[in-house]
Amino acid sequence: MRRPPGNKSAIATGTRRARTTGRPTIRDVSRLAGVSRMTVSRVIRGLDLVLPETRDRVQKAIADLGYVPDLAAGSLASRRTGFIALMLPTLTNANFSAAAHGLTEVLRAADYHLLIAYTDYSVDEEERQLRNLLARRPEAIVLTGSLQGRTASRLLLAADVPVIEIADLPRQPIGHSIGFSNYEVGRTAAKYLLGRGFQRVGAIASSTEGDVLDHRGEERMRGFEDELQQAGRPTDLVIRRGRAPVSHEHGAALVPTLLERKVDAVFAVSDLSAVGVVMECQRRGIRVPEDLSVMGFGDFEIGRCINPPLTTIHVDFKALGQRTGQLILELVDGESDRSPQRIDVGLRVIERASVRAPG
Amino acid sequence: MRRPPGNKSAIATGTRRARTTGRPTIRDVSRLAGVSRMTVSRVIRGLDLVLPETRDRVQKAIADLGYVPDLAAGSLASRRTGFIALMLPTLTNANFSAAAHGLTEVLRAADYHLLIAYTDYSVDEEERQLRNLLARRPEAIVLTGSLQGRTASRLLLAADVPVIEIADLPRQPIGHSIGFSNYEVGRTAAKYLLGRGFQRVGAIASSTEGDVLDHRGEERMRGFEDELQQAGRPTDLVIRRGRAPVSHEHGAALVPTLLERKVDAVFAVSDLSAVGVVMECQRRGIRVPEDLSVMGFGDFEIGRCINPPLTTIHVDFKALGQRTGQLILELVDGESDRSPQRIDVGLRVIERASVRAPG
DNA sequence: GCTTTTGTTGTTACCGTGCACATCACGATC
DNA sequence: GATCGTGATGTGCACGGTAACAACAAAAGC
Repeated sequence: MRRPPGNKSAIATGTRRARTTGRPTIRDVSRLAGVSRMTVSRVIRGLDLVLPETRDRVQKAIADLGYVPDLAAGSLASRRTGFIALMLPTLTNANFSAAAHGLTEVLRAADYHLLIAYTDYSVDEEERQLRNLLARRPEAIVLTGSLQGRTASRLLLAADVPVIEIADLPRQPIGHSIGFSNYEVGRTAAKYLLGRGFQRVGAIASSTEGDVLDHRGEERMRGFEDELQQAGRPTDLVIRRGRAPVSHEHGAALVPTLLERKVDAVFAVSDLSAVGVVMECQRRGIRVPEDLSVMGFGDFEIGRCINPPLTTIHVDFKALGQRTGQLILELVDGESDRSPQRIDVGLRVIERASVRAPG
Repeated sequence: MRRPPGNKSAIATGTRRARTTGRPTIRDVSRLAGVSRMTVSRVIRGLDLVLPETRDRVQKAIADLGYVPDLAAGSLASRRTGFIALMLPTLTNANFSAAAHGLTEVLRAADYHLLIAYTDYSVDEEERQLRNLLARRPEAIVLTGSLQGRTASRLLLAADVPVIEIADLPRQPIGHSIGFSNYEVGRTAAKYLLGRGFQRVGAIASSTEGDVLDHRGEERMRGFEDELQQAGRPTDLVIRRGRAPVSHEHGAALVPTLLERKVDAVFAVSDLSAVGVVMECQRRGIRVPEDLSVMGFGDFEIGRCINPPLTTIHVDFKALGQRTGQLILELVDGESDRSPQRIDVGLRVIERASVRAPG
């Protein structure tokens, strides 16, 4: 817990009001420049109602004092915090950080600041973090996928803040949503592999048990299974094991099982896992794609550089972040409330060499 | 630029003060609970000077109204923002995000919020971002390496905020520093390779030209060269080419040059680049480590899973972030100003199979 | 029984800024 | 020459909280 500050200086200062910091305020600037505080405020915000010579005088005073405006005070007065909140499961995922990157890029120009919180896939943290975020009064809040907890949803609703759900396209969106369908990812992967004539088509994902749940991955698996079923294929080669988030180890660890079950093409819930499969095959002398074809999801950089390069499904997360940023700017600047948007950024199969050519 | 909000509701509201949002304030809570605002404030912050039954009444009122305190207002009054600023070159680097992760982990428990800014290795952005950060009045500011610009340094000095430089251990630290010596990384790599009896020892890094400068990588190169020189070896196999930040492509693109120059062991400024080298060798039928030994830096996950696994130099960035968090808590909670700390988290060679065994 | 201490709650005065409105000088208009 | 913009600047107050101090009742000490 943050303790209240010690009153160490109570004696030392002597004067009654030790409440101020040493930092110059807008008042100091105004005195030095010989104008009112309001004029300084106008100069700072570039409102152009100031005579050039006055402006210069103020700017000199600002520079001399090393004055930096206090945005907390400004927010309070103007009721605009300049914060956009972003909630992620984790930062250590290249796609999510790409989205964050794209988002910042757009918002930066408008002097918005991103408040990032991540939940590490935990429901309890989700609520705590959300509460913390809302206390900062963000002008919009960006979520990856829907909220898990009921309390969290209620909080969000009560806050009356524009909500944008990204990455997932939820069935029941809270507000706006920008993303792609994970279900469709799974179906696309299954279609692709079936279309290439594989007989024993499998998939690997993390287990659905445990406190940490990767429901995005699970959606992909559902789509994959449904497509298999529609094609009259068995779904018993869809394997869920290990904990989310998946990594190389996850894929590598499942190779023995894949071989046992004589899988000839496998879709991994993530490129990271897929790369693990390829590398483990390399170690065991299993040829990819001749003996086992491998397909991933996410188009991570690593998939591009291994041998063979990984066939995968690509979603443009950076663009997703950028579009999110643009939508936010429209929402915040705009006069009227926009009706809820639902933007599908789509996905595409990147064909590389880890899946065997048909025939 | 953030435009001032439209005054669309000026007519609609009629009443003179349309300045309030719909959100409940501490005053609403106090009225509903039949206590003073101060008592509510005490309950919120858990200050324990409140009678349990009063506390319950207040908490019920808070829950009924869905009240969420406004931290901007609180910050203004208490002069504690609960913000810690973090400046990174980029988020899309696993080590930096690991450090951010460790940092958050520690600060989260104390209800601090991380304000992340990244510069994309640009000096102009650095100053802009720093100014933005300082305007939020962070209680401490964490930098990766030293600041580039003079104006930026002056700003920081004037702000009178505890500064912690991480990752690098600068020669002239501004305040505290927690990190490792990139110079030592280079020397260690050179020593390691020389100790294994290689004859033509090289290194690859990005070019020092261009607007984007990876001075951390350059430090590594300097250490590497110095060690070579001390051992009486030529440094002409230290190659700087391409733009920062380096990636797989960077390493792959330099393989022809390495082969031409008959390098038998190469140190890459980053694992990403090193992996690029290994993969390109695989494609060309060059055996690693028999024909070319490769060593990286950073111990990225990918290096662990490729074949052969990559020998590298490891720095525990997550722990680095955690220690930074702990130091911050001491600084902020503590009664007295701590004297500047300088903490070296060290580094260690991770021996794997991409470097040939001696003899 | 009176003073002192302790524990709980209330009052006042800000924190640093921006909005709405007021003011003032000055030139244009009639 | 009085009126009316118009552009530049100033004034008062509110934003939503908290620190410092005051007030008061109940318990403790003598």
